[in-house]
Amino acid sequence: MARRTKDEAEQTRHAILDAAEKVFHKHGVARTSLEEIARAAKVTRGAVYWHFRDKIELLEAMCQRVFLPQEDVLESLAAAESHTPLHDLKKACTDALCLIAKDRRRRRITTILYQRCEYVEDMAAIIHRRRECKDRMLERCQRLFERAKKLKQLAPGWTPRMAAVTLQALMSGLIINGLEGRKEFDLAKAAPTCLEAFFKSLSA
Amino acid sequence: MARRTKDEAEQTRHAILDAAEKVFHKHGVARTSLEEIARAAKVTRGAVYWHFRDKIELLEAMCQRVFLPQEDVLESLAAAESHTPLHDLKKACTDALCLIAKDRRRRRITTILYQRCEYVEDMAAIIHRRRECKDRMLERCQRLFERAKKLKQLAPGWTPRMAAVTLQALMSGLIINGLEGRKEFDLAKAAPTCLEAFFKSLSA
DNA sequence: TATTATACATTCATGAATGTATGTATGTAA
DNA sequence: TTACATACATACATTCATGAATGTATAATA
Repeated sequence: MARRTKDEAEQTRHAILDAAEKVFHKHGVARTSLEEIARAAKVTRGAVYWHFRDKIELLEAMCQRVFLPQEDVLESLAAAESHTPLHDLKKACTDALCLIAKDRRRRRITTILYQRCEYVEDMAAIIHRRRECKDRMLERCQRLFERAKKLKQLAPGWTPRMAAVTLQALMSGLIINGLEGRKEFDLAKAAPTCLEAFFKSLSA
Repeated sequence: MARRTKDEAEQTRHAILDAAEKVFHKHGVARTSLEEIARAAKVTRGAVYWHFRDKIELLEAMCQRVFLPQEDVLESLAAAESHTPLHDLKKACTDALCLIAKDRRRRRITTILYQRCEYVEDMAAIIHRRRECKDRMLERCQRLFERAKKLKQLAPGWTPRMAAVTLQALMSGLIINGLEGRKEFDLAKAAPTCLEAFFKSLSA
């Protein structure tokens, strides 16, 4: 094969990322070779090494193509100071979970991040991103709960901090359990209901 | 080395399991070789292959040495029909999370299962065990919530099913977030507080 | 139009991990 | 005391996977 135009090169880059997504999802990150990914993308390892330094860099690039669930939440949370903070937060969380259920790419990548990779040294960059975005979300949630408290909308028994930590955990748990793909526990259906009930309990 | 007595053999078996626990925790399951484990246990690969067929079987045996968090919950839940189901459940959940925080082996193995291994085909046995024990816990929780409802102890807005699903998710999430080992979010401290608040919201 | 950089494919050397086969010293039962 | 089984250690063959080196045809560029 010979030199391609820039557009075509970009296409093969995406083809490689698409292939990585599928193969990582199927066989796990550690057990898939770059050869396998190359085959799935209908190129050779040469192409893979041209676009990415190694497997980790490929994995990172693959993850960069989507927002993580918490980033989705932050994204859909308007910057403005709403007077219905709990309602806004509930909607943002529900939407984020439904996105995972509906958007194939997000779902696959989330699955890879939760069940198909190992968090060790060389995953530092990915670990950092996940940690940071979780931190950002936690802080943001806490602020919203503080605002809710000021507006007398937060049920007694909840401090803003605790509510934020609990919500954060609930989100993570719903994602994990949802990804396990049981018939009887479907993210798109169960999660909104759970969040509905949870936020009702949080509301004064 | 020569033939050891049965007791000594059992000792080396445990030494290998202990070593596996440490090395898996440090470098992840996929990236640790049996040679590494053998060295850590001060034996050779010969000993490892004598006691275990391959890495997966070793991993399985390692996990069998502890209860999973959900099994801890089920274990501490008395079989009897209590008249304070919510209180019992809260205690069982809290205890289970504190166990992870305090018991080093449990903590390491839970970390391995949540962050240091990939769930693919050959993990079938482990996947099965986790799924099954989650199912059992879910069912048990649902029953307790049903009982709570009959006793008028369940807050309106919660169905037993939904409460069980939510609790299950919350537990998983608290474990994950707790295992990340942030200073500001400690399992032993945050989790009981969260569960306290959550169960208060669940109580009529 | 000649040149150069690009976008790959191909080839090769190397290392690491695995599983198996075999050796061997010792406990144990007859 | 002899057999045999056990609990390993050692040695070996084989199988990938990796990364680098090199080849090459073409797009871009001057």
